[in-house]
Amino acid sequence: MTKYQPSQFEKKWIETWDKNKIYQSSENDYKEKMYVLDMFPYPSGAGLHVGHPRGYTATDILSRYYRMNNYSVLHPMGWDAFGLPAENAAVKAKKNPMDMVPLNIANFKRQMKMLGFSYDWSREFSTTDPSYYKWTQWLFIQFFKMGLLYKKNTPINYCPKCKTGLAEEEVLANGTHERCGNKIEKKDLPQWLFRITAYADRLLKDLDGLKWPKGILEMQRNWIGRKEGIDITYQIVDNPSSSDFFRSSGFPPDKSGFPSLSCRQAGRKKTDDPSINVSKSTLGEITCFTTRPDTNFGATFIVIALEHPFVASLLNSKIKCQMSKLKKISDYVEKTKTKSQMERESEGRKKTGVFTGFYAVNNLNGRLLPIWISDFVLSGFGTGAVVGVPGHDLRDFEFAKEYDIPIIRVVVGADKDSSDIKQKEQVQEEEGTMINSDFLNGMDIHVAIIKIMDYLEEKGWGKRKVTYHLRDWIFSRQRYWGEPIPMVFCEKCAKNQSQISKVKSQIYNLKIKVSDEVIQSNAGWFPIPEDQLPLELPYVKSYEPGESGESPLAGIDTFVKTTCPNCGGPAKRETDTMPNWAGSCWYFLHFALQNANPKSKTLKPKQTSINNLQHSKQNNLEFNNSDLIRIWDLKFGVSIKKWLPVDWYFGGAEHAVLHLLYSRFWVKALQDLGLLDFPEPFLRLQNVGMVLAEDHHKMSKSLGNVINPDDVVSEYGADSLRMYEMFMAPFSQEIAWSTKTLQGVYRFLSRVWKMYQEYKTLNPKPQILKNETNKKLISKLNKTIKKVTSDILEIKFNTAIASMMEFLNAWEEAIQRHSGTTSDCPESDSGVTLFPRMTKCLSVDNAKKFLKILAPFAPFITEEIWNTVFGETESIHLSNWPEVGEIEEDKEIIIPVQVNGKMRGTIVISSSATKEEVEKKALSSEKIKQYIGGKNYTVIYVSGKILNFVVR
RNA sequence: GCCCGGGUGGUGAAAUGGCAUACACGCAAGACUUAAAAUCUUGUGACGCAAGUCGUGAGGGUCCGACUCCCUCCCCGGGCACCA
Repeated sequence: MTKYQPSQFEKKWIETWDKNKIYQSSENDYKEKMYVLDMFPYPSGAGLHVGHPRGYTATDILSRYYRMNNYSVLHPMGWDAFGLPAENAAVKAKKNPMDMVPLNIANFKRQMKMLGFSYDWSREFSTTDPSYYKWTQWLFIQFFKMGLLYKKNTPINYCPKCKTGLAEEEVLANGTHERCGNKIEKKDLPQWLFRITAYADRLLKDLDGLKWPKGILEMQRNWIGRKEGIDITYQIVDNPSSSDFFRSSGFPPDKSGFPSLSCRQAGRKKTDDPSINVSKSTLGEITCFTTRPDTNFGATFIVIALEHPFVASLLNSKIKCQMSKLKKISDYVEKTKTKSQMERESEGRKKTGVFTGFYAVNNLNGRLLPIWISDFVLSGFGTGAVVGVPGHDLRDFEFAKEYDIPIIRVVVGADKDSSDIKQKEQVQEEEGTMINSDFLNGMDIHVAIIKIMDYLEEKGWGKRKVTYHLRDWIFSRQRYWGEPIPMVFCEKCAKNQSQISKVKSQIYNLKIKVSDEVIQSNAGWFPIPEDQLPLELPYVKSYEPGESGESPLAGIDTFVKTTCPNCGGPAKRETDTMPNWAGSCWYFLHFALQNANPKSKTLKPKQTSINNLQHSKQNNLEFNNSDLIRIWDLKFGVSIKKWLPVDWYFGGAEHAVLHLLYSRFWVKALQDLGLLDFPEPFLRLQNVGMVLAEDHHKMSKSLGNVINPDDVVSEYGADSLRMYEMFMAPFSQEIAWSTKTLQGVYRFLSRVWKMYQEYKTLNPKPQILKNETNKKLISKLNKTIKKVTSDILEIKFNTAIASMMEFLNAWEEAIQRHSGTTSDCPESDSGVTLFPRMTKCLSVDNAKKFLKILAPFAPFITEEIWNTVFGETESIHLSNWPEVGEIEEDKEIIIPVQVNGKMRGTIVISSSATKEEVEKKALSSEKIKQYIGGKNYTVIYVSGKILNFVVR
């Protein structure tokens, strides 16, 4: 009998499957579709990590399972090869990434084939292929025309090591870059920004319908960070006692509202100091955002951010104040602005600030709120101004303590304690009933919030508002290795004010609102004509990032210099490139379309039509996108409808708020353009758990603990690696590599091999024998088929494999029990009894069933046995998934018997026994009787499961 | 601080209200072998000679019965955070 030696046949099957194209998807059948997708990898120079096959094996099992269940399966693979990692690796190796990437791809592909993944390689592409990024650029242009992109000089996160700007999502909580771990700096650079915030509400709402891991959904919700609150506007006054506003407001001056004596003195100086004599109208107002307007009766001060316009007004003397105050203010602002995040943290976030000398009036009670400036208020959130309620907000409390702002009033009293707060521990932020709050008194805070919002809006003092944590997406990278942004800037057109209407005419008139600010900031920017796509990334000698904060492309004259698509004069191309996320935002669409119409591969978008459209309708703001849809449909329409959206999507949890948010955004935007008819790209998401090294650390070259899949396959075969990675632990859980467990799986496959070798001479006479052992084993087989089927669909591969192991154990045991007996065995022509062991157990038909359920997990060994043992000529992977046959219930069952809920023994009884019979049988046991001790009892019997005597 | 996920033998882990530890690893003993490897067989939660007692991070609760449901707390992993 031959030994299980995977290296002897795995290669053969890779070639055969390839040659026969058995995994190619087809649009041209009427079967139900199933789109099973992996997050496509960045092809690094190191080749596949053993972590990669974990996800890929899972999608492979699903794809094979669905194929065997008569689905039309789309299971593609491609390469996410643009971006920082590839470029940094290339810089290090002193090779052009354009030369390195194809080599890496070839190696990745070899390894994936080696592992037997059933990808449809006819759809393979790389994000770096000009034929692909042509469309990435085309989409950029469509988004520009939707008014979703704007160019703005903005303080951004800048990685000094990678020498590029980054999106908020790429900065980790500790202020480092998620790729390289370097500290992020703030830098002012002109950037393309994507208006993802325009989709915040839909991105949030549509999460509800997705079958995604709870954790990822929560992370996206938190990242979007929707908060309902109200903007409350406060009048600014300079002098508490003499303000016109104050008199006209009808509120008597509340003495307790005067924060300190010194302030009052400052007010009295009014007549001597003309700078203070400013009328109410020029002082203006301050708007504060709050989610807790219910506490507004307890407000005692206002704090504004350094960047707040009021601060600027003070500093540039639009609003005059005392010189001494002004000095203090400018000193504070200067000092604080240069403070780094690190310094702030090392100070333990101690509150700092400076008083402006001005006050705001709380309309609710006429109280004067001194206006302070502090860096704990963020300019980027809400209105950059907060109203301080030290009684109910810890930060406000700390600030009030720091600067002796008196009167810490309690307005929510859960325990009816209305005394003022002295200590930080007394600050109570949530739940309770209103006190000291006029007409809100006695209400629960949730009721009070609604009441006060209604009141403020009615009076015109406030307006309900929704804010988000989500920021617009910074889309420019000052690096070489990315899709060139297909935009041209013309200085002449930018200066021309009539240009604004031209910019407007570039915008599709869709439901997304485009503000004048966006239009203004895009003045002078034009997409390159679409017939010039792709705008190819030039092959260059020097592509290292520059020190100047400019992309290396900026140094290439031939790239930069172009003509303005609008006026025909000299203009400059954008030299920033797109982030690596761009290519991955829509690759799942491209997979779905590539084979639809072979001719479409060479089809160019109908440029003439769209260009004509642009010119003819330049002055017509009712731009419509029907021609655009025609272009898209020509290339993509039919097949996209067949395959999309993605049914199963597998990948690491690290993309929770990056790729998974960005691609959802693009799909929604494409839906608004009329190009897609679904709102969400990925219906089901599964997280792949990480694979750590045997020492529980991350695998890394420097630690020398890296396991190479090539080595594993050459020693144990691809099937063992696949099975092992599925068997180790629940799928989304992290695992540490264990060669010992891998050997256990290899042992299992060896036993499978051995078992089927015994069938070799049995063929072609399928035996269906009927005896007790046989029936029990067939029943067990059917249970196993049932279990494996449901476990695959629930992504519980570990228990699916365990149940197959259990079955093999039972099968071997059954054979063991019958070896030696020869009755019921067929005889050969010469009268010799054949296969005494096998015929007692499973017929060929049933043996094939087991092989089939193992096939998605271990495609090589099953195909080899299918072919060499059973002589099948068509692949096992094209066969039908076995039906679950008859599962015969045991005639006798074991019932555990409890007394007062404690296990005291078991009884064996007929499965049809009644409660009374079970009870009687249990009582016949001396042991049980002893525990009952002759006392009164009641009986709980769960049919077929358990019997419990409850003794009082 | 807030939000997720988790805590079960020597190890990876099963069990979602009904015999806790399936399956696998490891370990021990045995068979085969000159020997080793491989393979196979048996045993293996803890304490105890045994009867038995205890046992799923800790404590409480619901229930005839809790790894499973509820409450309080501890620990580990991940995410967010001066977000008003």
